[in-house]
Amino acid sequence: MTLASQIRHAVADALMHLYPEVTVNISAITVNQTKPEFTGDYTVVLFPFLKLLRQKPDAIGKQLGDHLVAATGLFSAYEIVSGFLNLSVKDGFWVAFIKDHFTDVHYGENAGANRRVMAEYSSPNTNKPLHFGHLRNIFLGAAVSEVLKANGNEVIKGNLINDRGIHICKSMIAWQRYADGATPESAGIKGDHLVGDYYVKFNDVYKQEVAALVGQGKDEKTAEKEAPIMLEAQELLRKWEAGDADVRNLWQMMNGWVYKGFDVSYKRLGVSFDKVYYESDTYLLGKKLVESGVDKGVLYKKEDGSVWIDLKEEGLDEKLLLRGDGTSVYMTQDLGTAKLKYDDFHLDQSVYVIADEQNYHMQVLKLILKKLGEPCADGIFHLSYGMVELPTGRMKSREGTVVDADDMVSEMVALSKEQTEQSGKTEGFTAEELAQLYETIGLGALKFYLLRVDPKKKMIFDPKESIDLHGYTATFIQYAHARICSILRRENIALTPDPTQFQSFRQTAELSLLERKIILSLEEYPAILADAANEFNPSSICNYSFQLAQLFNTFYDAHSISKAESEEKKHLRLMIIIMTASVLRHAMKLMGIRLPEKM
RNA sequence: GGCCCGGUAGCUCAGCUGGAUAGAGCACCAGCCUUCUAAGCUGGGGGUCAUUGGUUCGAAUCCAAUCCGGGUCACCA
Repeated sequence: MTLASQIRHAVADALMHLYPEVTVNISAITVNQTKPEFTGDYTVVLFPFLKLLRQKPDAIGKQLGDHLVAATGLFSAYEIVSGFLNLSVKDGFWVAFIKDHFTDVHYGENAGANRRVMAEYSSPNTNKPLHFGHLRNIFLGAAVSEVLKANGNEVIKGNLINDRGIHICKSMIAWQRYADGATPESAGIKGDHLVGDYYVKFNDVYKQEVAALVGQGKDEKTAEKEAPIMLEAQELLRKWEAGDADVRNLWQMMNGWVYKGFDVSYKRLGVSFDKVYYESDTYLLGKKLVESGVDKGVLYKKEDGSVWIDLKEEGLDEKLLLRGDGTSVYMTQDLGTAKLKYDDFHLDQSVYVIADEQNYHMQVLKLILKKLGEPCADGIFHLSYGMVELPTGRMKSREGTVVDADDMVSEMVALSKEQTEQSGKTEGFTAEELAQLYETIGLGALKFYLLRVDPKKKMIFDPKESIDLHGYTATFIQYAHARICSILRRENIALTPDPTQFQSFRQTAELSLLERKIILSLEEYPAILADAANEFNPSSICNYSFQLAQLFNTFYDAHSISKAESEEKKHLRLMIIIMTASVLRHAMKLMGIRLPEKM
């Protein structure tokens, strides 16, 4: 149990003891960190008790303070300031805490959730390379997966690849027409980029053909429908659905190129998946589910054979589930895939990392499954995140305004190289070590940039401004970590020493304010981690890590460690920085961010 | 129009289960490297927490209305 909640319980016990005639709900007890301008570590707000106890805040505070000091042994002193009871925790508590935990590499992890969860993320289309928006999705999915694991869940990382449909046929037809047999090898570019180039080519040609038809006197709508390249793409889709061997071969070849390209990107990003689903395998699955829904009377058929669900009672609309010709729509295949995932893994929860433009779709998906009585319905959770926009608005791949993911990574790595060289800190590294370091810094900055904001909020990225390596960044945290490692190297102490290392440590000197504050901050890490899992929000971990690194930097500036005023202080501070580095490493690992020992 | 989400410093964002004088980073200004990594530290200026009303001892936080921005409401995915 964290100290804050220990205090909350202690206050509840104290009130029960002091005022047996009244009952105070534990949720009415507010325990906060004491504001820096006052003396103390934690503060109990006294106002909620005034009416209940019919006493003045000072009187309650005095009784409560005296009782807490005497009964718990946790506190050395208290102070009452205008309705707030500020408690000072005994140095002994902090010292015992740091001695107990400073070598625990799993510190902060919470056991007990014990659920099996699938997190689906990335989920790309196969007609173009990954872009900046995918990066937010991927980093968020990967980070949430790790955070859930650290809280005792079994997590299956899933990826549902949208490998079929008109979009890939567009790339296919443009390739057939204009590529002259070009392959990634012959063209010397990544497969996903090559296929994406033909998707762009398709749209260019399409625009020209529409314009030509309009020039011949057709109206816009008709021209859009009759443009030859569009008709050819649709013909390809029909042939694909019919299983035409040539079309399937072309499709397989081009998707193969894309997967190879994606694999290179994923590898560089440091992300992976445990289970990959392909829509070409799953897109027909929902039909049976829908038909059984008709039998049950949950769904209904119109005269033309199309199947619908009526969600007007739920405040929503009527929704189509099968077309008149019996083919599936997007929702149909998602119903099937949801059931498939559940049947494959017996999931307690199924998390979908999908942008907030699909909020309505996901709400309806869950609702339909519930109405169909499918057990997978309850576990469905839409982790809805805001989209990444440019200052000019949304990214549009057709208009070529997307920020490419591979380019972005390369730019960030180049930037970290430039700034490292500028700072003149490249000595003592081999060429490979430097290349590794630039990846660590560049990718770290990128991941942190995308993870540090609340997922729910949309974010605007200006490609003209490069992502900063100063201030609230991964670089800042990496730098604090490297500084700690530098001290430990000098002192010949391992990053994670043997737990017996400072066993004989005895505290006699009073802790400094910064020593207390940094230990207090370390003590709160498990609560932060639990909260991040409950909220599916990694940004709180970024926030916490930055604050901890910042606190360390202040600490580092104010206190010498190697040349501390006494051997006792030196040992205490070593334990503090060992644990600080360890917690930072743990937290950033969950974010997929590595911390270098030297930079 | 219905439903959903957002609006906090010049910019990017914390804080939102109600608690002390609303916090960071960037940018700007002024200091700090013969001492463990200055990618750092210290200090400064900068706010009608969109607006109005309500609940409360207490509201950026909760409720209502309004304004502004975005998303969505396809036999597209």
